[in-house]
Amino acid sequence: MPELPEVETTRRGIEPHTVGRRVVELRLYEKRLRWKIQADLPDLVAGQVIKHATRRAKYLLLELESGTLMLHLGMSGSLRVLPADLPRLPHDHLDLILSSGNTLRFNDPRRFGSLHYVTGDPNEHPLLVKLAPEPLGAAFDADYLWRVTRRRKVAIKQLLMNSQLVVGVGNIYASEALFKAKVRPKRAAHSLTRKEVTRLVKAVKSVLSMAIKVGGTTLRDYVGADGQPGYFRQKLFVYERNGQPCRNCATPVRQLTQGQRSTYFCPTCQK
DNA sequence: ATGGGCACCTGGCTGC
DNA sequence: TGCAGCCAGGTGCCCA
Repeated sequence: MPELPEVETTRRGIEPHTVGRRVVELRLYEKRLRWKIQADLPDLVAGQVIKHATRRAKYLLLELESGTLMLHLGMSGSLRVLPADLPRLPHDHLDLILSSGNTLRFNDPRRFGSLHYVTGDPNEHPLLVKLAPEPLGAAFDADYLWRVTRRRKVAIKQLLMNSQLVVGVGNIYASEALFKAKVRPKRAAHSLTRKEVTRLVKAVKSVLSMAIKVGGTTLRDYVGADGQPGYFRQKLFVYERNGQPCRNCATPVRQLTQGQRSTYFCPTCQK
């Protein structure tokens, strides 16, 4: 499910309910997530106060007094703030019981999500250390994308989804940003002109920002921390619109496969 | 160094 | 009605 806007929406949703609260208990119901959760993790975090709730790429970072909980939502994960005594549903894998009487409950049907507890600087963790700049930050600009595209012949859509080059852009927003920039997804990265690179950087930033504003995109099961879906689906121009008229020129939107993922584009608007 | 393909997992939908 | 097959917001790892 979640790309950067959905993770950021979740972060903003949990922040007021978590920062300043104490973790009374971490209840682990299923430790077989993407990686097996270390058995002593509940003991390590119990009693600690949550100092900050931040995000790096698609990872949520709950900074505690002596370490950081690093959570990834995978494809189907969601994190909600709920009364601690609410009965569990299928695929509820863990509860972070808070001093407020609420729980931060993680649900993830496909179990591609992950949870780590790291001491020291989380940015030095092997999963984070190689990640590219944040797409909404100043370091991701036309100069940067120009530089990293010059020698690569991989398709530009796949380059956008490479977290060593840009983070946070997943399958939905890669297609949407390329539509907005009027660039065909199969174009070799190095074939983009300086103008196209400039448009693409702007498009990535604006698509992600707009999606965050409306709470992300709910296709199937994504919900924010308050259980509400995101409304960006109504603003999608091409994603999952195969055969439907382009919202700009009415040409039927086309679908193709790149790297075993579906890509959508308008053959008229995108060159 | 770069790029391609597979793997991990469950659920929902389609078509026979 | 049942079931096989395919698809789904991610990404680390192995191989050429």
